[in-house]
Amino acid sequence: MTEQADLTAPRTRNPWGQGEKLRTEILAAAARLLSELGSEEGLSIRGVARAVGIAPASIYQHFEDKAELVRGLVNYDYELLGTQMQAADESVPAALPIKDVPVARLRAQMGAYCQFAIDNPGHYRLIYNNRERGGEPGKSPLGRIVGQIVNALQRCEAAGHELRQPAQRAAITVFVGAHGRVALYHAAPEAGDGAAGIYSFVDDLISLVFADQV
Amino acid sequence: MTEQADLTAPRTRNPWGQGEKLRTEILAAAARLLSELGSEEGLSIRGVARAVGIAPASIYQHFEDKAELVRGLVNYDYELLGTQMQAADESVPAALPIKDVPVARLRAQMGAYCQFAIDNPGHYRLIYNNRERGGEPGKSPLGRIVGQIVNALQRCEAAGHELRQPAQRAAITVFVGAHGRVALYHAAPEAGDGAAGIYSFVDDLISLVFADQV
DNA sequence: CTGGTGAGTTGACTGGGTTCACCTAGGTGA
DNA sequence: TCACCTAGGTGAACCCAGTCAACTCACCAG
Repeated sequence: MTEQADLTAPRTRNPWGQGEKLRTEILAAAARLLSELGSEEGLSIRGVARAVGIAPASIYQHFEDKAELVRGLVNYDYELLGTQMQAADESVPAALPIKDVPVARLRAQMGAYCQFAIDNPGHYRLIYNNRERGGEPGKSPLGRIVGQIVNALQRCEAAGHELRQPAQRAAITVFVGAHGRVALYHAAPEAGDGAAGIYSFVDDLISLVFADQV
Repeated sequence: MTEQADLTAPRTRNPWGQGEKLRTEILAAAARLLSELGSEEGLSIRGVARAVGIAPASIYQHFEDKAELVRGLVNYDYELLGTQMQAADESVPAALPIKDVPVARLRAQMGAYCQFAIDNPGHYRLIYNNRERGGEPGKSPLGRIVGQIVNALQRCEAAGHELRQPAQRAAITVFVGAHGRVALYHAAPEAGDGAAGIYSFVDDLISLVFADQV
């Protein structure tokens, strides 16, 4: 099922000045393979090259080594995750009682987070197994995800919902709980209500960080 | 620094009937290498064989393939983790007010959990990346860890501490929060107070699942 | 001392990461 | 126009890893 280049017409080379296109193609193919394989192991330079229809060595024009290719994937996935969370946040209708809107937005963001993790186990595990060393805290892609949650929580506070922990701390609680629950699901999918259990767990967790009933 | 067999005296072969000794040696060497490397990647059959001082193929007398060697390591580590948590539980002095003892035991167990994760990052990541498929829920090594937490929580309830969630659910909350926090630490060690932050986070989390102040 | 068996080795095969010399076709300066 | 340059690749090789079949070597029973 993996896209195989037609061997009779090896591949039309990209026109001048558009060599960067191949970088995107490589990343896309790697992402697809990762989804198919479900885990990083088995994801090979040669496999990606086969899928794109190029020679393995060509990948080194765009990536220092395999690790950098993987880093590229990680960034791509973080981007995607952040975007999906943002989109979920914005898709919440403003028709609710004004005080409930920010909480609904928070739940929507975390729901999107869980859905990403459930739909893309390979990608999800990848981004958590590849810790970027260095870089100031808060600026890492992971830091930005947490930042989105902090913002969502602060909007809840501004709307009059009291938190049982400071927003920063509560965000970590929620994020870390969600991540842990997802990891547990990936480790033992049959335990604890399966995928549906994740959503209700995270909903409960969100309730837990608020002092009032939400 | 890796133990290299003296090449002039290749290795005295195990006496009859004691071939199983080598299995243990292999596991021990693999565990040591994993600690040194800090991650599963780079852990190779050939590397383990070099460390033990045997031929790579000899490993196949004791393990089907590399995956089974890794599974052996995972079980070994789960065993160790469970034991350390149990030991921490039992080391809590009974001199405290009787009502506080079970909560202190719970905190001790979770403290041991965190310490294991901090001291053995490679091992910790290993056991969470190698989901055992199949096997009824609750019987998996991971299920046993959660079971220990459930027990600890039920002892707290029996001592008169009210929970905000049912014990089973609260255990998942605590476990999953701890795991998530540790994963966050491994992903970005500099963020959020470093290792010390893990302990305080988990302590807070434990407080959070109790209705009364503990 | 002869055959059997446990314990481990040798050598080869496949496949992955990486490098380096090389090729090739679309632009470019004179 | 035409030699040349260079972006965008390719091919073949190297080394290391996982794995397997065939082999060796020591001990033991009878």
